[in-house]
Amino acid sequence: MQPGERRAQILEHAARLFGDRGYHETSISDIVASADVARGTFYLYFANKRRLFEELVDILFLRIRSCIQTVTTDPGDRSPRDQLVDNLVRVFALLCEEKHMLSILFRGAVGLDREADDKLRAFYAEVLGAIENSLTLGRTIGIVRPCDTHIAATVALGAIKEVLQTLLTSPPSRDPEQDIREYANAILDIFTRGVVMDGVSIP
Amino acid sequence: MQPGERRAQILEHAARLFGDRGYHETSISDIVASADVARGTFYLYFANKRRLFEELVDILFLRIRSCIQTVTTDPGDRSPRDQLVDNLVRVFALLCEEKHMLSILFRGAVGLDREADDKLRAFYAEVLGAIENSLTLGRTIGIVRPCDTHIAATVALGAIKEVLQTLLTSPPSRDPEQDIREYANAILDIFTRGVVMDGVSIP
Amino acid sequence: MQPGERRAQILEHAARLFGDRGYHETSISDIVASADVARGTFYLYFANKRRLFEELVDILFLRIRSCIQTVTTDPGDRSPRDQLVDNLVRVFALLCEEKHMLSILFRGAVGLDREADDKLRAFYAEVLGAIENSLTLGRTIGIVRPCDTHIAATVALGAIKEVLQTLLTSPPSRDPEQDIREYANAILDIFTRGVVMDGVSIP
Amino acid sequence: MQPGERRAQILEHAARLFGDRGYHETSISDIVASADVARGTFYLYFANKRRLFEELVDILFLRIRSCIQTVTTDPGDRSPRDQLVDNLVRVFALLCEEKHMLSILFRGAVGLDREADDKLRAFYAEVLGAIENSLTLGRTIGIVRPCDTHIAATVALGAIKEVLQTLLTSPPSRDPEQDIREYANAILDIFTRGVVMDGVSIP
DNA sequence: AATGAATGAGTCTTCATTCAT
DNA sequence: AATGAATGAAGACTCATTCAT
Repeated sequence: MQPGERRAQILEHAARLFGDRGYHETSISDIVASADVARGTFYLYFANKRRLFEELVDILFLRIRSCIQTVTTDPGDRSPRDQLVDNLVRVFALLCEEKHMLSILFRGAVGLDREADDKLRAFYAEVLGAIENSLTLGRTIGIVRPCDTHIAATVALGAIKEVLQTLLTSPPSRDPEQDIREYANAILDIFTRGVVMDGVSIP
Repeated sequence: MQPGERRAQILEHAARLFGDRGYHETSISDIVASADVARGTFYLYFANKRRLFEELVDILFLRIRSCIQTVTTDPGDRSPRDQLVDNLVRVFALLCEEKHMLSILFRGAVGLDREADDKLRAFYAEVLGAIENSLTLGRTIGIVRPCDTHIAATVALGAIKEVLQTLLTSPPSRDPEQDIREYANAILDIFTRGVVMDGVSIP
Repeated sequence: MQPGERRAQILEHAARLFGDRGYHETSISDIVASADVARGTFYLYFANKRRLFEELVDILFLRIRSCIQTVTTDPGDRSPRDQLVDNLVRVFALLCEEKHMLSILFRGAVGLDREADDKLRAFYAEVLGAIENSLTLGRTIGIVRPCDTHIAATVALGAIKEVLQTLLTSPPSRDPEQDIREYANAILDIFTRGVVMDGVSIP
Repeated sequence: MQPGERRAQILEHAARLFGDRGYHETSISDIVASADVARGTFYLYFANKRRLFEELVDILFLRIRSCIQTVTTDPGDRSPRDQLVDNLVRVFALLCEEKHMLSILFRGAVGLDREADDKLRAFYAEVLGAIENSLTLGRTIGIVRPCDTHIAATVALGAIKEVLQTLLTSPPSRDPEQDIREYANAILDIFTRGVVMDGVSIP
């Protein structure tokens, strides 16, 4: 067995279990039984249950980050909108493939304790910042209308999270890639143009 | 001591503790110590920890529901938009006043177990349905442009949840009522008109 | 309500519950709920659960004792054998009518604690003594052959207890009185004459 | 420490405690303290208190069964009576040596709950059946006189149980083996020939 | 590196008993 | 005499973590 393989093995099984049952409902016994290693072996690779979980969350954050590309406006680049859609599609695709991870993000890591909450908040703050930057850039180049970019970014983040949330329970699709792209486009469409009929002014 | 007061007392303290620390981090010992009642007294009023928690969630859902009024378009009524803003303001105000409850909603009840998840999902589905109905109504009266109302409703729900989420950590404001109204308006503004500059068309 | 009636009411309900479920499986809550009195009222009449139980056992012993008549050999009396049968019949009839009591005797009071065991043992010792006396009398008048009267009495007591034990689970009969008399006769028959064929000598 | 030794250690201490104090009066704390193992260790070997107890009862039943040999009448065998005495002597000797076990049988397992009662009843039914079979055999070969073999067996079983019961409190003898043999012979003597003087007929 | 038996602090829950009304 | 809300000691059981092998 390769060095590091044991570690990966435990991480993988733990991810599935945490995703399926949640943090508190998953015991070390469950994990070592699933990964087929001895109890003691677990503690050779991880300081404790909490750290293992943190590591999974860190890995998840890392992978999500790696999906997100800063939007550019260099001539010859894809349109900003397409770049945003691509970002969304990559994140959605990643999390669709490993729903455990998505579940850990939304169910396992929420409300665990102050520390986990802070970590989660920090991550979302980071994403929020990235969205806000995009919006500011949009304003600079005259695509985005004047608005509270912070709230706008919050709305966008919320929309993305909510759609991901629904993915958790949606049945597997025949052409997931196509679905994802449609979802991403729909979100962006509503977020950019709103839902109001053109030419109608709401008092 | 009034009849029912003990019950209320326990519910109140439990709400704060669950809100602050989460379900698993709060023991019966914590609750009875905080409420200053004997261990056995707790079980006089609640079958077990789980039921107490469920009751808190039920109360919360009830209160939120009571904030939401179906949007009407009768002549003489406030504009649909104002009615929506009012709904938002009422919900925000309610949850701002009792942040524990908000915290229970977002941190305590998430990922607790299958049953709690289902309850939560059902509640959100209900809210989603209400939003979708509003959008359909909007389409009927020609205010809402053709779009996937389900995704649009999802985006709206996500936006609301995300804003509420940020409320949890935002410091207490000097004029909360005013803040809330601004938040509600900003969300509705972005959701209805989008963030794109008027006249600009995104490819 | 007559004075003492409350007491009797509680005793009665407790007897049924103890008989049905046993001492440990019956809670004060069960008893007061069944007797339809308040918790506090219970402690007005009985020092504690243990004492209530003891009282029931005492009552039972008293009633059993009252069934047992010392065997006499005065001319004109019924035959000793008939007197013994009558004793048995009376005890059997008493306990058949109130199976709870029988159940308390055999299941509730056994192995409760040292004190209860002692009480039980004392009662059985008393019955054993009575049987032994009868045997001694029998020897005196030449009906009983030389044998270890203590062991003989033990055998008799065991036989009686065992038959009573089976009564606990036997279905209610159409003519219980007749059954009881037959049982009593059968026991006495075997105990007196044994099971060996007349004239056969066992090495 | 040998494998399985811990288990045996816990069983042994539990047997003594259950025997001395009874099931309900013995807590897991008592057992682990007596066996000098940690609280958790207990649950490594036994699912719960109830199961531990059941195991003890099962072991006891197994051992008792192994004492009992079916009576044979092959030429050259010991006499049926001697075989019966041998059976009794073996059972008595077994239970004399481990009075805790005997106590568990008579005090601990009685009236515990429906399940335990059924188990107990089943065991006694088995023993009763064996005795009845012996009696039927005796009738076949002409040693046993016509009588209700079921009641006769019940009497025999009751006698045996009662004698065992007294063993529980009897002081340790100088020559227990001899005592046991005498007891067994006395029981059998009374059971077979009865207590009535030869030639005397009871009306 | 790996094992898994052992640990014990901590959890929820029950229930006999008390006491102010 | 009667009530029933309140008590808190005590019980069974879980599980993350350790450590001798």
